[in-house]
Amino acid sequence: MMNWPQEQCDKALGELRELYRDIEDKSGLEFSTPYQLLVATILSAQCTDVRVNKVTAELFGKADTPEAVIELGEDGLLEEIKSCGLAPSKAKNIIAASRLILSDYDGEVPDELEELVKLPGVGRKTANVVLSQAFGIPAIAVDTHVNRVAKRLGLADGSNVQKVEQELMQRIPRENWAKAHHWLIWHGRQICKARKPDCAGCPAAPYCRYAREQAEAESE
DNA sequence: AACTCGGGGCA
DNA sequence: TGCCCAGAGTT
Repeated sequence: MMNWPQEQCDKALGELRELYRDIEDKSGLEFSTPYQLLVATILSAQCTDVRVNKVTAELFGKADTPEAVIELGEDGLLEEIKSCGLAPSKAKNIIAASRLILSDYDGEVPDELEELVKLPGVGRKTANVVLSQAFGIPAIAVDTHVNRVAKRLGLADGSNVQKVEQELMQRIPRENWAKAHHWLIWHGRQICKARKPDCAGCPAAPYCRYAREQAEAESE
């Protein structure tokens, strides 16, 4: 796979940042505690943000601490979150993670990547979201959308998430990492879609490797 | 790298 | 119906 000039990547990212300068956070991820954010983020896997918000609104009214959620029990929790995809396994993970938080972390959600990923149901993406949103620790979370966008721009080949994180963090100012996560996802959903990407409506297209390849393919 | 987990929304 | 979703864990 040929390398795509770094200069092009930087221009593309600049265009996207400008395009989404005023984007609002549609998911409303303003939870008051790290624990709430952790639970909400675990639930968000393979489940739309709208559904997660509906579920957490109900859930956190009844239980929003590790102790309370454990008290709810796996069945009780499942009943609350059943409308999220993969709910049974998530309920199990959230209970187990809550117990671990109480036993190993003095009841507080850990604020380090290596510790967060030890929690069941928490992978690299979720951990970075928690670090960034709950603790204000700069991090870029790479999900399927961000990964796809980065791959198409020519930033990385997409096979190594850590590489994508690295490339993005290198090119985006540290103070903008948390916001970049949002607008990269937003772009991946609205324009740089998996199926039919709307390159015609994308301001980064002139600097995008994927767009270039598509154009070349059509001209032949 | 491929595969499974899975309910609900939407075309 | 069929396709998709702001992933993680296992093989």
